[in-house]
Parts: sequence; C-alpha cells; structure tokens
Amino acid sequence: MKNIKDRVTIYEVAKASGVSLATVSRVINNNDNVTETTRIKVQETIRRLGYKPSALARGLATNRTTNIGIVIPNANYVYIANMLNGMTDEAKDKGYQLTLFVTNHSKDDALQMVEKVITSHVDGAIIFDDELDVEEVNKLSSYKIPLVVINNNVIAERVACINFGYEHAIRSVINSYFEKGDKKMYFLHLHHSGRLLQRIEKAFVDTHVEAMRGYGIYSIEDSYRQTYSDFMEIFKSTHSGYFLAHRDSLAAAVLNAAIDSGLRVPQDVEVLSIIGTKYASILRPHISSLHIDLKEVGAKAMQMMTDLLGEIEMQHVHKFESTFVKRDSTQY
Amino acid sequence: MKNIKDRVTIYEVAKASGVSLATVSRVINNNDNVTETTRIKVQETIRRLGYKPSALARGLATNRTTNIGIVIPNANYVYIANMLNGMTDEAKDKGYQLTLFVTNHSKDDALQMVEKVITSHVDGAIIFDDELDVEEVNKLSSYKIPLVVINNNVIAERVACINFGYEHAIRSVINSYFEKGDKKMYFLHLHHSGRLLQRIEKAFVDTHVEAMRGYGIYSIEDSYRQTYSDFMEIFKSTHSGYFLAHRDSLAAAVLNAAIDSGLRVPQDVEVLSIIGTKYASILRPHISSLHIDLKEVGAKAMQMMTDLLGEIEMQHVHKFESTFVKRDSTQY
DNA sequence: TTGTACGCGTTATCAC
DNA sequence: GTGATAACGCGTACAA
Repeated sequence: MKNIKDRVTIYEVAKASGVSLATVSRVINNNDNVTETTRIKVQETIRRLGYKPSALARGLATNRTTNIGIVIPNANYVYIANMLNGMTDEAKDKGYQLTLFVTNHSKDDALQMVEKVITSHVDGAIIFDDELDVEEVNKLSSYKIPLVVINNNVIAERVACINFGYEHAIRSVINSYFEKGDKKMYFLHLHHSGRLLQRIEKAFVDTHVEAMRGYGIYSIEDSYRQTYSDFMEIFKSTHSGYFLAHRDSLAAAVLNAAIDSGLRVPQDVEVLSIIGTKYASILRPHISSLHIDLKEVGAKAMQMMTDLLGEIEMQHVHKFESTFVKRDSTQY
Repeated sequence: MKNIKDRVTIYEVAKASGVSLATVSRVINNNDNVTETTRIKVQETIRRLGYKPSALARGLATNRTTNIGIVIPNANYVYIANMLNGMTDEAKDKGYQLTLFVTNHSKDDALQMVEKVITSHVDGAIIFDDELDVEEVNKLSSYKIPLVVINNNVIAERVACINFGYEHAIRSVINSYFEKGDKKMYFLHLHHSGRLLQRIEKAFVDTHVEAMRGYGIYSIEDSYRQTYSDFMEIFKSTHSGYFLAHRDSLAAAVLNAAIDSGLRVPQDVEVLSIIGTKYASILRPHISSLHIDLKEVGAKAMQMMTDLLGEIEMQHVHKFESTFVKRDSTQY
C-alpha cells in the first residue's frame, strides 16, 4: 500500500522513549497528568526524531479538523482578496486553516463544491457565493456543518448570517440625485454576478419606478478591457449619464472611456462604484462608491464561525450597512 | 468521545445494502470488479442515506489527501490574488483543494506555518513566501513533501522551482534610461518585502555603480496612503526623479502625489511599477511596469505540482522572464 | 465477484 | 502517573 514508509508515528516515539503511546499523546496535548521527567524525556525524543502529529489521524479520532472551508466564486477580485485577508488574520489567532472551494461563478461547480465541503470534513464553512441557493446551504446544514453565510439569509441550527445593506444606500443616493442632478441613470448589468447585484439592480429599478423616472440598463462583460472598449463605442453617441458599476475596475472602465472620449467627469459623466475598495481612492478621478470594509467582513465572518464552533452565545445575524462615500466621479 | 454521532459511514451503507463494506468501497472508487446489479444497489442506498466518504479516513488509509498547501505572505495583494486564481483553476481540473498558510511577512509565523504544513498532511506545498529560507524549505523537503518553490532556488528531490527574471529587465530599463534620460533614479525600499525585492534593489544599485551614476533610496511604508503623504512632503523640495516602486498601488501613490504637487508626469516625475498587474493600465496615467502574468505563474506552479505528484517527467526549473511594458508614466 | 481482516496514526476510556 | 485497548472511517491484500 505504502511503498515509502517514512512518517514518524507516535508509536515510534513511544518505543524510543520507553513509554506507551498513551503517554506520548498526553505530552503532545499538554495533558498535565504526566511526570515532569517523563515529559521532558518524551519531548526530547520527539525533537530528536522530528515527530509531527498527523492532523489526519487526529481529526479522525477527535472528529475535528482545524479546517474551515471557504466557498467563493473567485479568488481574483480585490474585494474577495480583502475578505480572505480578514479571514486569515482572524483564523490564525484561533488556530484554524482555510481551505478554498472556488465555484467560478458556475452552478455546476458550486454543487460539486458542496459535495467536496462535506467530504473534506471541515469544521465549518463560510459561504460567500451567489451561486449557492438556500437549498444547497440547507443541504450543507443538514450535514451538521456549522455555516456562516454571507449575503444570503438562511435560518437554521448552527448557521449564522452576514448581510450587506446596499439597498438603503443605493436608494438614498438615487433619490437625492433626483433632487439635484439631471442625468439619466444607467445600471451596468452583469451576467452571473449573483443575487447581491440583482438585489441592488432591483432597488435601482424600483427607485426609478417609484419616482416615475426613466432609466437605462447596459449589459456588460465582467472585464475592464471589454467594458472600456464598449463604452468608447457608447460615448460616441451618448454624451452624458450617471453610471452605476459593480466594482472599481468596471467603474474605472467607464470613467476612462468617458475621459478618453473627451467627456468631462463629473459634469458630463458620473460614475458610482457599488463595491468600493481602496482603488476607489487611488484611481483618478477618485471614484465615488458605496463602502463596506470587506476585510472587516471577513474577520467578522471568521469570528462568528469560531463562536459557532465554540458554542459561544452570539448574535446569529449581523448586518454591514454600506455608506456612500462621495468622491470626484459624482457631483453630489 | 463523540456525543453527536451522525455522519453516515461506509459501514451503514454496507449493512443497508446487504453487502460488505469492501464492496461499498469498490463502488465508491469505481473499482470495476463489481457486478452491475450490486453496484446499482449500493449506489442507490448511498444516495438514499446521503453518504459522503470521509476524506480524513480515506487520507489516513491511502496516505493521500487531495490537498495542497499554499504558503503566501498575505492574501491581500492583487498579484497574489491573481496567482491564487491561476492555482485554483488548475487545481480544480485535477481535483485538488488548496489550503492556505499565511505568514503575514513574519518569520515567526512562517516557521509556525512550516510546522502546520507538515502536520496538516497536504500532498504537496507551493511556497511563495520570502520569509522562508532554503533552510526551512529543506526541512519541508526532508519530510518528503513535494514542493514547488516560487522565487527561491532550491535543488532537492521532489522539489521544483519557478523563478522570476526581473534583474535582466531592470538592468536593461535602467541602462537604456541612462542613454536617453537625465533624471536621478530612486528605489523605493520596503522593509520585510523579501528576497525578490532585495535582489531587484541590488540589481538597481549595481547597475548604477557599474555606470558610475548616483542614485537614491527611499524607505517607505507598505501602504498607499502613507506613501502618498510621504511623497506629498518629498515633492515640496524635490521636483523631479525617476521612481521604482514595488507594485502598482505604491507606484500610484508616487504618481498621484506628483500630480497633486503640480508636477508633470513623465516630464518631471517618472514612475515604474516593478510587479505590474492589470491596474497598471487602469490607473491614469498608465503606469509603466515590468510584467509577469501571475495567473499564469500560479497555473504553472500548480501544474508542476501535479506533475511532481504524478511522478511525471518534467523540467524542475521554470523561469518567467519579465517584460518591460512602457506606458505613460515613463518617457522611454 | 464478494467478504474478512488488518492497517493507517491518533484520542480517549478504562484499568492498574 | 501510566499502560492496554477500543474506537474513528476507509482502503486493500488475501481468502473464499
């Protein structure tokens, strides 16, 4: 079965130090009912042999890995990287590792990842993925896997939720723009962008309908380059507008296209980035955006997860309300 | 030991379908020596019971997890996110999961992560971390863990390397600038930025020394905001210079500070981003940069890893040569 | 084709 | 304080 037998086991340590493996186990786990002399003796041979406990065997015995699954659509977006950053920081403190399950914005992959999360025996999973519906989340939940679900409301045992409050902010931005501004507003629609953006788009449409205003929707590709060239085309005939884009790089595509078409920002063209990151204030002109600190979100998610795992009393729902940060790409 | 006994095991599936667990195991692993009828029967009860094999137990039995450890300093940089993206794509094809080990640019953490990589029983590890020296890498290697080391030359059994060729490009950029340009060049030095940047800085210094030219070094913080305000200060007294920055956001800090100080880019101030990402061509003015596609690097690294694991013949060293992409932040 | 029995490396429950 | 020994869930020779 194993042609290369090399991993030092607790057994060999026991034999080498002349004790039973039970004692070695006690030493490893800092169980205090061990004589100081034998403890030192064992620790010495552990170091000498270079013994490292196997997380696999330990996990099998304790039914706990110190592993938390992270389900994300993609590792590439800046805001997801920010979130991962918050998670890793928090996880490290508590001694957890993160295992990545990437869905690539595909439903099929997402379903497959659900399977993998279950088999992989993680202690819990944090789900930040719009491909996964309540149904799948419930499936995970039915396997008793503690869950923190970001941006999806699920109520179940051992499930905590983090919600993003974008609707309120977007409505208020739009409504207050109605009072002062006069440009037509356009929403940049993205395929496979998930529920969050859909909800925001709905809020955008609803607000316009309620105010009996006209609006526009542009379908764009999830790519800076493509969006930039699309808008270079659009700005040949359209010379003004207020555009709402999913995130900074797409907002920048519109912005750059506008400027390169000789339009003025924000006099002719205004742009709002919905999920703003630090690039919103690095890019010129500075992009107005809705702000939620995703590193904070990641940290909070991980904290809720460890609370869940530690069965600590906690609020099972947390909401991050976004704030509108006016910068130079909008007038108001 | 376990108060909650709920995971469906191969045993229960066996009993429920009236076969032995060996047969169930064969069905799971698509071992073909199983009658079609029993196979179907077993598959049926597997579905009915919602059985999922335990990767833990399987790993213990086969001595293989389908897990690859990724050691990185940080999950937050765009270029690391890009690399992760390439890795996850490639890993998914081959059925591997990624487990993250983040060192936070700290030597202590890095050493701890080495321990964790060993205990965690990953099938292999990809190391993209400058805190880890040859010594630590060799330690990992001594535990027979297949390794792909990025940006660090290690020669050992089951170790593959990916190297970045920045020195050549940087020398050629500098030397050709000596011919045409006249500004003094400054290197933006970062603490804890690792060997890669140190090597590049050395190349920068050496090239100047060889040409008997003067140069400057600025120590900066690893933060856009701080660097921006530092340079707002600097540009009060200094009104020209050619600055080499670690990555896009730091280059942007210099650039924005220059512009906000009323200096012209690239006439007065020139900036080069060493590790360029897509933001180099989103930011305005477009930032000249040295380019290596880090998604490609990630994919290649993962591919080398799977080759290593599959014991496939391969080149154990691969070099990515960076190319200078002139954009608008430099004159030549 | 199918079943038995053992091993994987560790923890935990007993005794002593 | 320490040592057997039975789990943990699965793969796999070997036997049937």
